Amino acid sequence: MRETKQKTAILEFLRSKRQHYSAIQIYDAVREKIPNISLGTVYRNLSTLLESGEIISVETSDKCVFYDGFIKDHAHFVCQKCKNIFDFEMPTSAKEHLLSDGFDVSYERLVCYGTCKNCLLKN
Amino acid sequence: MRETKQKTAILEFLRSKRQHYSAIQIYDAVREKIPNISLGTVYRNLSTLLESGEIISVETSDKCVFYDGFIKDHAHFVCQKCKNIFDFEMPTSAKEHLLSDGFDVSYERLVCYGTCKNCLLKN
DNA sequence: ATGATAATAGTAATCATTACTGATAAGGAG
DNA sequence: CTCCTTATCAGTAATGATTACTATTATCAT
Repeated sequence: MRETKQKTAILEFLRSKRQHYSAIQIYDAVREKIPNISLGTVYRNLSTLLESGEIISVETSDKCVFYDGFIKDHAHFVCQKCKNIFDFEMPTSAKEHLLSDGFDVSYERLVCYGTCKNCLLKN
Repeated sequence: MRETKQKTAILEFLRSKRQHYSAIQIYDAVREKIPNISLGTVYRNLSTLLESGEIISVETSDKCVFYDGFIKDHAHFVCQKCKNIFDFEMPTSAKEHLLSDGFDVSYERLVCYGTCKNCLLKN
C-alpha cells in the first residue's frame, strides 16, 4: 500500500471533519487541493482505507454510502427531514450476546431514523 | 391504495419466509406466480409496502437493499463469508436516550457484521 | 538514480433503482 | 351488474452510484 497525495488528501479531509460524506462530496472537497483527481481514485482509496480500518462507512436508507474518518465505536442518527447525520454514543453492544451464540462479530452499526431537534423546532 | 394481485403476491411471499430478499430475488420468486410481472412493479410495491409499514428494509454494506416481511423489532447479523442475514433480538433500544436528548426516533436498525457459526466450522 | 509495479486520470461499463408512457384493471357510483 | 375514473401495470428508457479497464505516471526499494 503506497503513500500517495490522493490518499493522504482524502484521509486528511475526513479526519478534519466530524461529519459524514458521500464519495462525490469527498471528490468535490479534495478537488480543491488536487483539481484533476479522478472520481474512480476517490472510490478506490475509500475502499482501501475501509479495508485498513482507517475510516468507516455508514449505510443508511439513502442510496449512497457515507464515509466517516472518526473510527471510535459510535452510533448514528439520520434526520429524515434535513438528512443530516448525527453521532451518538453506542449503547450496550450486541457483541457478547452474539459471541456466546457462536457468531464471530467484527463490527456493528446502529442507525436510528427520525427527526432531529432543529427540524422539530421548525415544524 | 388499491389491492392488486401483484402487491398481494409480493407481500405473501415476504411473509411466508423468514429470510431477507433483494428486489430481484423477490421479482424472480413472484414471477413463478405472475410470469409477466415487471421489475418496476416490484420496486413500486416494495416502496408503498415500506411506507405503510407492512414490510421493513435492511441496508447492509452490500450494494442492494434487502426486504423483510417480519416487522417485529429485531436486529440483523450479516455473515461476511456466506452473505446470509440472521435475525436476532434487539438489545436495549437507543430510543429513550435519544428522546431525552430532543430527537424524535421513528425506528432503529442494528446490523452486526462477522462470520456465522456455519462458516466458522468450515474454516 | 533507476526499474518494477502500484496507483492514477480518464473513460466506459455495470448494476440497482427510478421515471415515463400508453394500456389495463380495481372498485365505487349508478 | 355495468360503466367510469383513475391507480396501477408492463415494458422500456433514464438515472445515479459504483466498478472495471487501460495507457500513463509516480512511489519506493534496490
